[in-house]
Amino acid sequence: MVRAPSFDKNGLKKGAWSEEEDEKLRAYIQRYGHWNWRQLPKFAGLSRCGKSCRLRWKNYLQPNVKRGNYSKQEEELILKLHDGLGTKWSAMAEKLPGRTDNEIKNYWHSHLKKRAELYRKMNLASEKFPETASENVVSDSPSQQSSASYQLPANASRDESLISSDTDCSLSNSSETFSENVEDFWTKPFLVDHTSCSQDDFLSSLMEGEFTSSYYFYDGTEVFNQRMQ
DNA sequence: AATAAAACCAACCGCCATCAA
DNA sequence: ATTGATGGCGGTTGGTTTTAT
Repeated sequence: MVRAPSFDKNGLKKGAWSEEEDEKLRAYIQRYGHWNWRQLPKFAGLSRCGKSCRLRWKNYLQPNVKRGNYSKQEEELILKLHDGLGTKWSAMAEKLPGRTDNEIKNYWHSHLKKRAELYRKMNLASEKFPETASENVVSDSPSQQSSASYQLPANASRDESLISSDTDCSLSNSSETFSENVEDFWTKPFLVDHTSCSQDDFLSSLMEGEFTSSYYFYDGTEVFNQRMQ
């Protein structure tokens, strides 16, 4: 999964980091901080370029870096942020404590991009065949119906490969599992349920007020109005 | 069991902004 | 005003693992 170690023309090591290198970098930064990335490897006894050290620290060694197991709320927030910010991964990372820009970017490309594209296709199909789409609206209440603009068209295949195996794990702050939600995913409108988002106050607060416009799907469909700060 | 394809993600690369000299 | 050093960002690559055939 990681690049095999090699050396560039300047004798600097590239590729996967060893535990020994990690320990050197961690120990140095914890003691002296990162005052100059370019100079740091020299003083830390590493045959790496400064950029490589910075990236390793930022994305892997830095304390409080969360790894894997994205919660539903985090996924929804990334989708929402991507809609508003585009590919400003570092800006997104600021809104997701413990997540790095690189990790968010990877997660987007490997998990969420396909889902977002699927939603977009569904919305386009709904516009093209509104009568078909309306037949498929599953709504428990009039208010939900009015706010839910996405629905799976009848002719859409249930390509469950679009749901990654990674997300099939238990949600970090919830007893419900993603597999339990797969059916909901395909039978209910894609809608953020604000009333049930009590697991993570921080993310909830972001979901409820930190943005400056409404949340739209890719075709411009407004999903819900969001007061942003 | 073997092989191919897809998924995943750590790490690299190049560009740009900022700042000090 | 210019130039070089540095940090940071986003796009992309490449190798491993997993899944499908």
